[in-house]
Amino acid sequence: MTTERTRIERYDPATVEPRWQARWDELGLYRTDLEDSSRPRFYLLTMYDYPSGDLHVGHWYVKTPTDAVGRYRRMHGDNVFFPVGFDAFGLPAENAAIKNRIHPARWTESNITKMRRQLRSMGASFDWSSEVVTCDPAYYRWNQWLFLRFLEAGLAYRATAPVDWCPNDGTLAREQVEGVERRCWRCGAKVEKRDLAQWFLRITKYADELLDFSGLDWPEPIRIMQTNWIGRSEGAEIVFTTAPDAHQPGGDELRVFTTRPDTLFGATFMVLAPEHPLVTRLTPPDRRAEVEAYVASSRAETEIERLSTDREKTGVPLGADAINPVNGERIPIWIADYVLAGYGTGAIMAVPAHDERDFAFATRFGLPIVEVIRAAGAAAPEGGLAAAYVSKAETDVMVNSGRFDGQPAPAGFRAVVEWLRSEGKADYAVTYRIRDWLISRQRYWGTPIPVVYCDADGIVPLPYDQLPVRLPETVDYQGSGDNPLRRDPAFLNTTCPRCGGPATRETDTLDTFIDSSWYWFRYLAPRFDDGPVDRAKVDRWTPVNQYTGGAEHAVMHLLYSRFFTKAMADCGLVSEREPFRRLFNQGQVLGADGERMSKSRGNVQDPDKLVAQYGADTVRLFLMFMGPWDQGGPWSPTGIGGVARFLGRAWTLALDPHGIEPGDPTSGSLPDGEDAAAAERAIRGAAHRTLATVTADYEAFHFNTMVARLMELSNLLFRYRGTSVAGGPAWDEALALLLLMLAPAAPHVTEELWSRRLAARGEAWRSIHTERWPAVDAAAAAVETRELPIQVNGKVRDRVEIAVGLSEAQVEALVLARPKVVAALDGKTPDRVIHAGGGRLVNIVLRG
RNA sequence: GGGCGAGUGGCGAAAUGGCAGACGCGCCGGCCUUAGGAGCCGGUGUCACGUGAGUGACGUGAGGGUUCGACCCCCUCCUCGCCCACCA
Repeated sequence: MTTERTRIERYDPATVEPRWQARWDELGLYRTDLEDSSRPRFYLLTMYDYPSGDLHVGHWYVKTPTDAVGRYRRMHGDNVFFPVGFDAFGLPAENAAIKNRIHPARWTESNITKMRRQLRSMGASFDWSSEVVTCDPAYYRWNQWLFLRFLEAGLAYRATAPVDWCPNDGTLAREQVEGVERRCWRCGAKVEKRDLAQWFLRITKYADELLDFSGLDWPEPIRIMQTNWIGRSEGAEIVFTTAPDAHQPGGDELRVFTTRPDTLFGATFMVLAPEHPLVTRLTPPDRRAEVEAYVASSRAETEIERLSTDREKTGVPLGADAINPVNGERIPIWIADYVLAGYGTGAIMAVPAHDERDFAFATRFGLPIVEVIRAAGAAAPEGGLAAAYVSKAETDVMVNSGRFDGQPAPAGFRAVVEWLRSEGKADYAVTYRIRDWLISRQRYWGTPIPVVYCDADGIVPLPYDQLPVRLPETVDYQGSGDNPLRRDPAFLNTTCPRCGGPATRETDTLDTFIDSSWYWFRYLAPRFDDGPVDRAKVDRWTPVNQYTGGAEHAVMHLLYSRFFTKAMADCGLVSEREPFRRLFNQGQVLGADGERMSKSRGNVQDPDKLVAQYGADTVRLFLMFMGPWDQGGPWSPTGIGGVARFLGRAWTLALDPHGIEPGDPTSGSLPDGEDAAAAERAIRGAAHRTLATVTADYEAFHFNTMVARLMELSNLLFRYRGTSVAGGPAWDEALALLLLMLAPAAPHVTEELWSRRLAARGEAWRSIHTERWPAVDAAAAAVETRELPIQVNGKVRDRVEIAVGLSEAQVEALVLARPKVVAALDGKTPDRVIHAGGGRLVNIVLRG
């Protein structure tokens, strides 16, 4: 038991890690001075968490590499701000309340307490002094304030609309309804439609601006998803009129949106959404029963019917006609559920020859199909079109279109619109898929909407000085997901701020995505009392330099945050119009079964156990090492031992450079043919080359290769352990570089070794995390010789060690003299010799 | 049906036009040990040949193309994952 190795104690994370965490806390090392303008500011933000009560490996996977980025930036002299907080409103608290008869606030509080402790065990450089908890009235008061401001600015409004309604969770946003089966994103229940008066935010006003990503360093897939979600499409709005008949005089306008005005002559019928306002008026008495039955069924059965997108089309004729403005022809009006009330004008002109859905509909109901667009030079199809011709070629021409015959389709688009426009029957139009943001929730555990309803004055916004409207402390749950605010007279009954008469409060609360749409502004001044944001700090510190989080928020949180920033800028609250300059989406860590981690699947990985066994540094490093950060993947702790071993070896290198390993026959002696000077050159060279690549890896968030490079350096140093150069100047420099490079990723063990190193040198303690990132010594990093692969016709036939800096002619002569090359040439003369990649490789090309 | 992403050893992966498999796990052998589930050293893509140092062929989901040269670029297809889905 008295081997060399046991002379030093083993690394014991369980004592070292908490000690340094406490020390950092004591010193306030990560409390950012937001007023300090002597250094460049770096706002580092990671998505705040819902306080579910348990931190799992996924949380570590996002946060610890983000922390490494912050520590890396600090070592470059940046003033880094890295806050944390909790997204504390939301349904699980209410579900727990209903189930366990515990107040949502208590449940949330105790979860937060637990998660704070778990978060601290990461050893991350969070600035806890700026923590934000959204269910605190000191936070949600400002949600209410912003709502009132948006109301004044015309950005918030109330409207009755059919909304997606979940029996458990109340109203859902469009994007909270998932999949073809239209299930609730939280509880999975089937979603129905219901008419309710709701509050909306006018995100559509910013549709075009939200399509502009210039100046943003965001992942391409997120930009594409947002672009598709906004769904801008350019076309024309065209005015059809209803034709007179026995039951109504006609002349009503029927507006349709189309992206293909060049197909207008092929419009052989019209289709209205069942909810279209003119349906009742146009339907003659003898058709009423059937039409009303269809409208009723499409409302009731929409969810079930739309399970399948390729089910047969359904619809009924109204029994009225419309007049096609281009040729005055009467065409029948139908209603069908494939036309959506909420998109465009809720009515279409059907051109079966050139639209797949219209084609299917016309085929099903025997409606005429008139070909009006044809590929250049093509003949009329015999026996009619077999399918809709929908492709758009520049060379397509218009046919069967009166005086437009022979026009190329793209020109015809404009010609038709211009013509109808001059007659007041059409205009260019743009529509978007994106809808205004429905923010009302029929829930208790959220921000109360600060308006009252008064018999005399109608909808009255509360004055700013009456904020916050607090959630009542006592809640009467009756075991359902229903909103208990509606049964609370003390909350409900109030007086009208305008007339002083009796009034009732709004009982809906705000979507929790409101909270997360501006929280990073509040981090900068969480206790600021004169408004939601401290303008001076916000102007200095935003936009956020780096945001990290999951891609699942692509069209929700990340889009709402952009909208909020623009809306707040237009209200004069902030200057910048974009929240996050650079965005990185790390991948998802899945359960060992490859499924998303969830309690119900029982595949949640508890990091606390791993931390207890290996220490936080090992867990952090392992998560960075397991693969590219943006990839994620199924979780498996297999291999974590390798990372633990690496840190153990770094520990040994730092504290016991002269030890001799019993199992290593070469231990203590320099490699064959190497003297001490050569060994020191090799060590310095490797250290500085590692520094160069590791620096680049940190910049690019390539943490897996960063760790690999540090392992290589550690392996190299281990080779020299116990030799004459161990502990010498080159060794010492390399070891210092190793610790500095490792510090952002493994902050505790490096801090411990750094402190011992300073003590051993008689220097005063300073944290490794306040050291400067070292500079590469290019001379030391340079190599004198390199191995040159020699290819013949692209296949490697030989390798030769050559001096760096030989001319191509010299290399060529040397290479052609190699016996293996001569053999491979087989007496033939090279056609040419390619020196590739700046001398990295030579390829000798033989023809034939 | 549409969009995005991914397919490389037994496993996590590296290499983004220039030596395929760095680094790590696992496995095999050795050292040290009362012991080894600790630590250290070495080996490890597949196949064939060779006692051996080694030599040769094959090899990045499939097929084609561009190139002196392709895991990487282009085309066609297959498989898997995520997101969206009648958007006129």
